[in-house]
Amino acid sequence: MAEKYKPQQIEKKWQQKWDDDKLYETKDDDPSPKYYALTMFPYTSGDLHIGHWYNNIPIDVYARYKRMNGYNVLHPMGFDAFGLPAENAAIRHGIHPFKWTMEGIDKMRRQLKSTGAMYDWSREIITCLPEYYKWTQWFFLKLYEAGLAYRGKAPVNWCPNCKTVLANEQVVGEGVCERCETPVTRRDLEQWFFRITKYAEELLDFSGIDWPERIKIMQQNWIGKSQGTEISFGLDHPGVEEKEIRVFTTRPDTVFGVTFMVLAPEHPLVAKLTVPEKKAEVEAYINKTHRQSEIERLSTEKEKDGVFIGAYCTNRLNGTKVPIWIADYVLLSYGTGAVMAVPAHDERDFAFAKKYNLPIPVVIAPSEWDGKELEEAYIEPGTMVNSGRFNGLPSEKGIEAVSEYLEEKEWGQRTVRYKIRDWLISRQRYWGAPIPMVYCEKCGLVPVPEQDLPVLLPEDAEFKPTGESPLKYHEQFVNTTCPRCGAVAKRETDTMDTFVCSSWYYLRYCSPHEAAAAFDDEKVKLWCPVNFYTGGAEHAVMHLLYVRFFAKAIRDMGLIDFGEPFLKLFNQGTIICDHRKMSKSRGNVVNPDDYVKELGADVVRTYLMFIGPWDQGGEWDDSGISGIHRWMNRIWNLAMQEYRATGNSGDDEIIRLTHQTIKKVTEDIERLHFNTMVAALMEFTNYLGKVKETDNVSTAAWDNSINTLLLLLAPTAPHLAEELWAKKGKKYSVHHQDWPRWDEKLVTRDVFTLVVQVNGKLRGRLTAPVAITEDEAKKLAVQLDKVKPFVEGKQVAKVIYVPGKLVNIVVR
RNA sequence: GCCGAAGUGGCGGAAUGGCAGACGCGGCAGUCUCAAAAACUGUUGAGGGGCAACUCUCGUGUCGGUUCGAGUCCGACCUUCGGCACCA
Repeated sequence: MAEKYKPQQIEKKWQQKWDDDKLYETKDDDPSPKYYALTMFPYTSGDLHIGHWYNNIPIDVYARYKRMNGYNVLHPMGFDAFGLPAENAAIRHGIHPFKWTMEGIDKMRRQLKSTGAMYDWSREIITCLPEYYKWTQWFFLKLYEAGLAYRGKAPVNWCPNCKTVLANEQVVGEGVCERCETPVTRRDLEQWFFRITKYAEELLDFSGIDWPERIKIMQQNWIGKSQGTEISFGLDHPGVEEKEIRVFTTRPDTVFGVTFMVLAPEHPLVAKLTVPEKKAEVEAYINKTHRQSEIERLSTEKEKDGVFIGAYCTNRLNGTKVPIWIADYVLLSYGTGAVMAVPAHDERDFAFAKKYNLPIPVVIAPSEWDGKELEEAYIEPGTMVNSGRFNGLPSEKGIEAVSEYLEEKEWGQRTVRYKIRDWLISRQRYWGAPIPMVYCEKCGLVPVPEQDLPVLLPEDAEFKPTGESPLKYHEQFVNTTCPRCGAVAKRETDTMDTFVCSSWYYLRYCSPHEAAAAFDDEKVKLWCPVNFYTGGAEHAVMHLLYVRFFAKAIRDMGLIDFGEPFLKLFNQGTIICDHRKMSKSRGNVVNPDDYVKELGADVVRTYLMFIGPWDQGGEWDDSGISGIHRWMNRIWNLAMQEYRATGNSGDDEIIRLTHQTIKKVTEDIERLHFNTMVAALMEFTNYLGKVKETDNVSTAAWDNSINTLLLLLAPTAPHLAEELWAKKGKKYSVHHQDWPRWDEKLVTRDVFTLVVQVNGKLRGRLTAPVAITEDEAKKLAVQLDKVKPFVEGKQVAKVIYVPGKLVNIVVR
C-alpha cells in the first residue's frame, strides 16, 4: 500500500526542521541583492483569523519566489501591541493589559508559525515592550526638537465610548469612531499634535513610488489642496481694532456678486461685531450649534440657516456694504473661517439667500443668458457681467485677472489651502507609549532627556474609564522633578496614538535588537526603503499617510536618506463573513486552525490564493477547499508512484508544456495573479496525470517535469514541496533551489490552430505550420468545408489575416 | 452630491480588441463497494434540430456607438461595494 499524503505530519516535521536549521533567518552580510518584503503587522487581538492568512500568505509566496530567484529576502513579522482592546479587557475582566497582550501574542505567534510562512522570527518586534517604545518616545523628542510636535488647544474629536480623543483620520463614515463605531462628539481640549500639514505639498507627490491609483487619489482627496485667493473685505466697526475680514475663495471671478459675508459661529470676530440688539439671537444660535452633534451639523441634507449679526463690511472692488451673518455651514477650521457669499454662483449661498431674501445678482452669465433671475445657482464658467472693469471677460480668465488686480491693490493674494489637519496624537488612555514630556512650574514644558528614556509605563495603574488617562491618578508616575531645574514637576499623562508606533516599525526590523539607537544606520541603508509592502486599503489615510509623513520628517533631520518608506504598495481585498468585515468584536471570525488541523496549512494557503484575484477579497466560502485538497493528493500520488517509461513519443510535448508552465507561473507570480498561477499548476498536474496513463515519455523527461512541478509549487505549498523533494532524494532544501527558467524556443510549437471566421463568427479551424504565409492561410481558410457554405454565392469584400491567430472572411 | 472599483454559467472565477466560460466547486452519469463515504473516469452556459458523428441560434448588467471582429475600446444609464462629503 502506497504511503498517503498526511499534511499534519509533514507540516509539523518540516516546520520544526526549518526552525532548527534557521532556514529563514536573514543574514545582513549575504552578498546577494536585497529584497525587503513587508506585510502590515497585526494588532494583537489574540486571534488570527482567515483574513490574516489572506493578507499574509500571498506576499509570503512572493517573498519565497524572490528568494529562489537569488535575492536575500527580509520578510519579518511582529506585533502592533499597544491599543484600546487590551485596556478594555483590563477594565472588563480585570486582566492586566500587558498580560492580555503577551498571551495574545503567544497564541498569534503559534498561529502565524502554523501558516508555514518564511518569517525570520529572530527579528520579531513587539511595540509595547520598553525596548521598542523607548524609541517611539525618542522619535517624539526628535519631532519636538524639530518643531514638528506641539501642544495646542483645538476642537477635537472625542469618542465617548473609547473615552479618548481621535485624529481626524480615525473618524470614519458618518462621523463615527474608526474602532468602535460610536458617534464622536466635539471637545475643546489641549492636545499634542504632529505637524503633518507642513508636508502637505510633498505628500501629494507620489513620483518614484508604485502605489495603487486608488490609494493615491484617497490621499490626495484627504490632503485636499485647493488653489485660490484670499480677499480682504474692509471693516470699520466702532470699537473694533480689526480693519478687515479675510476670506478664502477659489472663485475670485465672482467677487462682484457678493451680497453677504458668512462667519463661522466660533469665529473670534463674532463677539466683537455683534450689535447689542442682535446679541440674544446670535448667542442662541451659537448655543444651538454647540448642542448639535457632529453628524447633524455636517449633514448636507440640513437646511442652511444663520443669523445676521447687525454688522457690515465693505466689498472693496465695488464699494458695496456687505451684511455679516453667521451660519454653521461655515467651518472655522478651514480657510479663514469666513466666506464671501455669492448666491448666484454657489449652491449653498443660493439656498441661504433664498431663505433670507437676500439679493442674488448674476455676475457670471451663462451662454445665451436672457438676463432673467436664476432658478438655481450657476456654478459653471461663463462671461463676467456686472463686474466693472472685468465685464465681458470669460470667467476662467477672470479668476487670474481679478486675483492680479487684488494683489496690485494689496486687497488680496493668491493662496493655497489644504483640508488636511495636523495629526492629533494624544490619547487619554493607559495602554500606549507615554509622551515623554514634563510640566515644570518654573521652566514650563520640558522634554525628558534622551538618556532618561524610556519613560516607563507603571504596571500598577487603575483602569477606570474616566476620560482621563489612568496615569493621571498614578502619583509615582505623575510626580517627578524637572530635568532642567530639578524643581517639582508633573509628567504628561497622555499616551501616544498607536499609529505612532507603526510609523517607524519597518526601520526597526533592520536591526531589531539594537540597544543604542532606534535603528542601525548601516542596516537601514542596506534594507530600506521597503521594496514591497502589502496591507489593507482601510489604512489609506491613516497608517499609510502617517508613515510617509514620518519618513519625510526624519529624513529632513538627516536620520534616513529616503522620504518614501514603501517603493511598491499593494492592497489586498478583504475577506468578509456575513457581509461584514471579520472582527472579534462582531463575532464573525472564521478560525483557520480548524482547517489547518483537517486539511493542512498548504491547502489553506493555496485555497486562499485560488479563490480569486488578491485585490478583490470576498465572502468567505469554504465549499471549494476540497478541490485543493484533492489536487495536492494527486500531486502526492504522481510524485510517489514509480514511473516506467514505455517510450518517448511524448517527450516533445511534455517538455513544451513544462516550459509553458514555468513561463505562466513565473509571469503570474510577478503580476501577483496567484489564482491563475495555481490554475496553471493544476492544469500541468492534470496533464501529467494523463501522461502517467500512457507512460509514453522518457524517464528523464518525466523526472524533470515532476521536479519542475515541485519547484514551482514550493512557494505556494512549502511543506508538500519539501517533503516530496526529499522523497525524490533531492538535496535539502527545496527552498534553497533556483527557480526554474523557461526556454522561449521550447515554449512555442511549430504548428498552431488557425481560427477561421466569416463576418467575425467562428466557422472553422485548421492546423497550420507557424511559418505559414498570409496567402497560404487565406487560401486554406476559404477551402474549408465548414466555411464554404457561408462564402458561396456571396461577394468577398476583404479578408483579414492576423498572423498566428486567425483569418476573417468578410462577405456581403 | 463627488471620487474610485466592480457587474461573465447554479457558485468562486478565466480570457495582450481575435475560439467566451481556463481552473476549481457543485450537479449528473459511471468505475470500485454488500452499501455508503473517499478516490478515480466521463459529462455539464441556455435554447433548438438530428438515430448519430454532429449542427444551428442566443449569450459577459441595460441601451447606443467605433471596428472586419467588442466581455475587453467610446458615450449614456442601472445596480453593488469602498472612500469622501457644507472644504468656500
